Amino acid sequence: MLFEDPSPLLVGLNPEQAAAVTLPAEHALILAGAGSGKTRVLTTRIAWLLQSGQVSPGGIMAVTFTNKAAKEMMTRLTAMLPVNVRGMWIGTFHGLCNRFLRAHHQAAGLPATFQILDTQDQLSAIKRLCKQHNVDDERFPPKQLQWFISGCKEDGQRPRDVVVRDDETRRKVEIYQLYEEQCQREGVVDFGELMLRSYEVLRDNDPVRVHYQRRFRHILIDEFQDTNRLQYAWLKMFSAPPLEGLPPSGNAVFAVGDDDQSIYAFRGARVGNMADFVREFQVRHQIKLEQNYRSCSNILNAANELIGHNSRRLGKNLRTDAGAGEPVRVYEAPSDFDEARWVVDEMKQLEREGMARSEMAVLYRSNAQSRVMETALFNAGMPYRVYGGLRFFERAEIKHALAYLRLLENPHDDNSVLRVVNFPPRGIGARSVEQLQDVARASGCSLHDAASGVTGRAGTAIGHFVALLDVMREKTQGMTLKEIIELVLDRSGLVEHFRQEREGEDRVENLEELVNAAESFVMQEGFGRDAVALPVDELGAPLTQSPASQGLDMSQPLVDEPLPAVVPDTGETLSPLAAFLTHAALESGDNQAQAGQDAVQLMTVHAAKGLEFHAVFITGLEEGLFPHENAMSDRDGLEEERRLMYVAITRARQRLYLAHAQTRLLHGQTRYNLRSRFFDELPEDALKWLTPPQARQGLSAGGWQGGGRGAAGAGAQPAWTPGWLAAADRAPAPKAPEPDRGVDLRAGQKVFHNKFGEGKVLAIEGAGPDARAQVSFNRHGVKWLALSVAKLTPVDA
DNA sequence: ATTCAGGCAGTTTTT
DNA sequence: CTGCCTGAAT
Repeated sequence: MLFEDPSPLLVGLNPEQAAAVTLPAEHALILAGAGSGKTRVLTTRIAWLLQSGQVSPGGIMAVTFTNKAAKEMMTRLTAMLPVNVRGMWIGTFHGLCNRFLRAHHQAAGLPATFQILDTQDQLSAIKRLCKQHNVDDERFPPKQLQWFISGCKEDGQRPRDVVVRDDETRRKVEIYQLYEEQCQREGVVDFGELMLRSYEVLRDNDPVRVHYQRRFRHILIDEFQDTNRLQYAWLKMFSAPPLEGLPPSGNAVFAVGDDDQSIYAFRGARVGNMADFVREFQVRHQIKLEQNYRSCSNILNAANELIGHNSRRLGKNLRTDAGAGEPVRVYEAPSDFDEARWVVDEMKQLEREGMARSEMAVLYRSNAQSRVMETALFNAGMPYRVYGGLRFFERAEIKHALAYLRLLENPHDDNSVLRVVNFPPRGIGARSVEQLQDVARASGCSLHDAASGVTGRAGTAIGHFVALLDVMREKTQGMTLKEIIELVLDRSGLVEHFRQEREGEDRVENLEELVNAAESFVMQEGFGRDAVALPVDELGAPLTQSPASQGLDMSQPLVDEPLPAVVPDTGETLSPLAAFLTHAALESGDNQAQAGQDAVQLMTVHAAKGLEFHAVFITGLEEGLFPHENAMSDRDGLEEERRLMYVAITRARQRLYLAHAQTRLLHGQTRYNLRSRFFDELPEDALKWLTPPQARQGLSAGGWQGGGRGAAGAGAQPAWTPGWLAAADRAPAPKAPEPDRGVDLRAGQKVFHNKFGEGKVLAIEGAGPDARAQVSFNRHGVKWLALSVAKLTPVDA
């Protein structure tokens, strides 16, 4: 033990956890396996640093990806220590960037009241821009431009930094440039901009950077494997690595992550940041947390064996003291319909055994799969809850209300003007709006100013609208947040509008809920830690006398040095309204309806990350679905799918169920799927097959290429066995695929193609002249081929 | 201004 | 088979 009198904080930690918590103030990487007590280590580390007097609350920055994680960290921390969490910077990347930019808005070139665009807002801003500049939306779909712009920002690239090799990119960069100008003009920033702009201020402003580098003695990052390029670069601004040529910052970065749970490469996450961190920061302390406190060993063995099929891992193996537990149950269903029914039956059984419904989860790869499951649960009368979908602040009626509120703060927010200029309808048609946009463009001003200018013709509808906004702004002066929102809901006519709508009751309720949300925001958050520019003394003043440590042992002197004040002492604070709007943009709220009931949980595997359940059902384990066909073009894609499966498996505490279906209705067509190759990567002795071998597919996709499990020769059962078709109440009954040319192809069949060589049929879709086959070629990857065109010759096994 | 038909795409998602 | 969006028709 490190101490004669071990801190009570360390009680109950295993040796690795304790070692991580008590590491010296140097850079460290913690490889934290699933269920290894990662959050506990992070929070205990902070508590330990504070309690041992190594740092005051003001010297700590802890970064997470989700608000939920940040909140949990604060909750756990306050339970451990009577510490004022407000002095610390604990929050999401974006929340902290927002906090930073509010304090440094001038250095960042932003108005104090800048608004935040969420993904929807960003897309509509891009659409608007494209219309205005006559961008061909066939060649440049707005979605794709959004993806491009966000991608550039995630890589830290401004338009001028993008390497242009072709005309298409050149045009995209032009649009990116125009988009930036538009945002700047309107005083709005998107999510990527929050990060990029903060990064640039730190990079280009030496006093500011030095200030924060000296202030934050300890920087802790959760889910480090999910950081993108920009986020890593941003972190480096707070703690220059030794080789960067900048003076050493003398602080310590404590990064926690798990390369095996990296499932967000598709949105820019770079697992490579972990290795880069070790190299660039010359990390000397790496600790692996491999003791798992969650799952029984059958489940854990399955996870370990599966992930062992990935190459390029940092290397980690979970172990548990828990017993073997139940075997992993595997079921092969004739159809997706039967699969769902089986899941429900098993759930009923678990319920009879006394398991709470909320402890059971159904996980799937893609959202489209929830429907069958929902139907089955509904028919069985079993309460369920689907994660995903619109969150509270993303609902249309809420966004309308927020748009009015934003216009009180910032009338130049054209996005918001366009959203509500004619909502509720007030006789401002598309062509009036267009005219207004022309005027605004011609005079280079915002829609609001253009409208105010034209209002010479009093009595026009647009004039009324501008007057309405002005009246609202005037009347709400000095009001509480609650009163402001109530007034806006009333004067805008939103509530009245939805009251008259036939199906508008829910929307009216949501609008009322918005008032409640605002009230509780003011109450518990005191306007929200993230949202409010902190009192200047907190950012700028010397931290030696940080008062936020009541209850701490203050006998040891703190090491913080006095800091030069770099925050402009303007005494600015954000209004409650502005703070609430920020809150709405950065925390879109719950997406779960009816949270109270004890209900079965349905969600994608992605959404399940970080959660755990007594019983987990992973459904749709089929080639093309899981692993998903779009991800299988390269090895990286397949490995990410495998990590996804690893995440799914490690959610389960006691029971794990795996299922796949021979046929599945997808895009309105019946598809015949092979079972997932992942079955072949699980330990046979941890599994219990609930389907007799004769009723199973003989081969799985990966099987013939090597290492396949053995039921070969059992004869692939035709997927269209009449027996179960009669049982399924689905019409019309799927027909056996009858490809042209009379070639007898079925899933699993080895084939030869003149150009692509040898491959294997993954799936067959459609019939007659439209029939297509999905073939995985040994050398050329997975392709869809029209059977009427492609020459496929069956090859005998 | 509202509604309806037709076209089209359809992994994963937090901020 | 959906859900979403657009364009045309009332």
